[in-house]
Amino acid sequence: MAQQGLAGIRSHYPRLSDKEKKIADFILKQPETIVHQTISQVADHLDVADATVSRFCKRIGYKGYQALKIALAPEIIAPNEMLHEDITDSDDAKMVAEKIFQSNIRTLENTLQVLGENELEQAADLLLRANRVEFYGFGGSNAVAMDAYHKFVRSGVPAFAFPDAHLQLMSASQLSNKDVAFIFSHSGASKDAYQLLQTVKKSGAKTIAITGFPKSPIGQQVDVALHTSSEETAYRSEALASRIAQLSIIDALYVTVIMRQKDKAQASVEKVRNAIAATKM
Amino acid sequence: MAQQGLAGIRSHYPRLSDKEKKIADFILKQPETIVHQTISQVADHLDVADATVSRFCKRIGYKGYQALKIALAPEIIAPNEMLHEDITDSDDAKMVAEKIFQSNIRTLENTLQVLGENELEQAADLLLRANRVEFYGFGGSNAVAMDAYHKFVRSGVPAFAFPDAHLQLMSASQLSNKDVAFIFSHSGASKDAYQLLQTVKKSGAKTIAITGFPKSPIGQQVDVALHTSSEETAYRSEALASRIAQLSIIDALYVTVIMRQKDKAQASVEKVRNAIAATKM
DNA sequence: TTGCAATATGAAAATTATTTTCTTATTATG
DNA sequence: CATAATAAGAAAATAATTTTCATATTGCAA
Repeated sequence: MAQQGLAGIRSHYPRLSDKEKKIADFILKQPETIVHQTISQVADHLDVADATVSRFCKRIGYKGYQALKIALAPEIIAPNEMLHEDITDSDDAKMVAEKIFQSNIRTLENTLQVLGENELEQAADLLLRANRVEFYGFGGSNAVAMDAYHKFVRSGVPAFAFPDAHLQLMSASQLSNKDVAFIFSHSGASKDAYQLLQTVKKSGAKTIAITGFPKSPIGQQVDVALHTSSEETAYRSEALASRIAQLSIIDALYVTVIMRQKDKAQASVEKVRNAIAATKM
Repeated sequence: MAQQGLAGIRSHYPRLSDKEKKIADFILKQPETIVHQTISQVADHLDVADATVSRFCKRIGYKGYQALKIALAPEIIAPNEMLHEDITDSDDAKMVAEKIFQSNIRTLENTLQVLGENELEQAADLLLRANRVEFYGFGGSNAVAMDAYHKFVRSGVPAFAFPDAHLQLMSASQLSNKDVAFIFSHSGASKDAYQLLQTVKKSGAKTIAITGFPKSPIGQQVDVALHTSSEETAYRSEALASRIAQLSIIDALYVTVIMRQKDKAQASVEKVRNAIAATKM
């Protein structure tokens, strides 16, 4: 059974006709609208015949328009059970964990929605073409930068990160226009990170940032800005919550980079594996 | 708007007529069947008129039968037919990101399932009663330990972590039986981490670990072991994937600890906030 | 107990929605 | 250029849903 909701529409896409692609685009772009619309409303909106929409549904594997709507609903409407319950003092440790985990899942879902397709491609492209990639973060964001380094060092891309604020600044001043600086700053308003960004821009290196605030000083000045969306819960700030999203973005970029330079990365991953093998029992 | 799917039907139940209750019973008992049935099929099955079913839908707050079906679908069809699609070479960067994010969401769901309620309470208890808490991790796990430190330093619990492997070992040798050592090791088989654990145990300090392998040397020797469950995808190992889960467990413990010593932690969070305020623009 | 008003229900009618069929247009291939 | 295959729209056919009308049932007050 090859019916797969939105993913199914995407996988059929290359084989669709022009009109069918138009229908698919509409659904993929705004799935929440069609679920409550008649086939005639959809057809009118797209200037196609009702029959064309009906045939589209059959083409991608459903019995008809009704069956498509039912299949799409779960991807569009959040199940009611996942209520956003805040943490209360009477919660035991497992209940706290459940709520935190649910909140982190929502952070991932929301971040995936605001993540720009163009920005992702641009960032991957910059990383792939860089002579040197340096990851920077101040305060709590430094742990994310170090984590990014641990991943990218396996990719064959020459990657670096520094646990010390001073070292970060010094190294940034040595970059050239063939290099990429990757900055983590949730607020986009950290003085240290901003100052480092000015240093980097003087060197001519390209800049990428992951931030929760697109309109922030850093968010506006980098070449490519990737955005997170996280929520504040009782006892835990938004910045702490955004770690998960930042790390997931790095994961995605890391995998994209590895995939696109497969042979070179394979050799590099192998070298790292051999190098750390002796540290395991 | 008081429409709430199955829960909404339940909350209206006491006010329904006999026939309406019959319809509600059928839906509550077998919601998966009605979603793909016409109103006439349902009415015939229950020996009621089509009109009665239609009126029932309006009675509980929907525009009609179609709207009810759409609203119920998310509670019936696995919220994610969230196919476990592996990453392929033809994926663009956004598709890679979607698959990675979905994988991370599954990691959180799975980890929440295997997380032991007792172990969580024991870990929180140890952290709350500790004179000193030190977080340790080698290689990529060190970034997780540093992240944990950045969170716990706000809690009022005296917390420490070290970016240097050597410093970790030296500090571990100075612990006492009033202290807690918290170790991150995905495999539970890292030589460095195991050696450090032996040092810690000699000092009499209590030990907590987060590991993906409960039966590992480290997993079996610590006082409290918390487990992650993560999956391997193309181009990304299980260990890299487990970062998200480890961080979420730390989040949960951090919030639990803060919550249980509210006044003391509040003051501490405030102090940290003031201390870093000057680093923001 | 009876009468009346309110509510529930089914059947039929009306309306809406969807699917299929027929015809024409378009495209690709030899 | 001719032909076959495919795509698309309009109309017809079919299916599904909702509303209306008539009747039955229930509850309450006198």
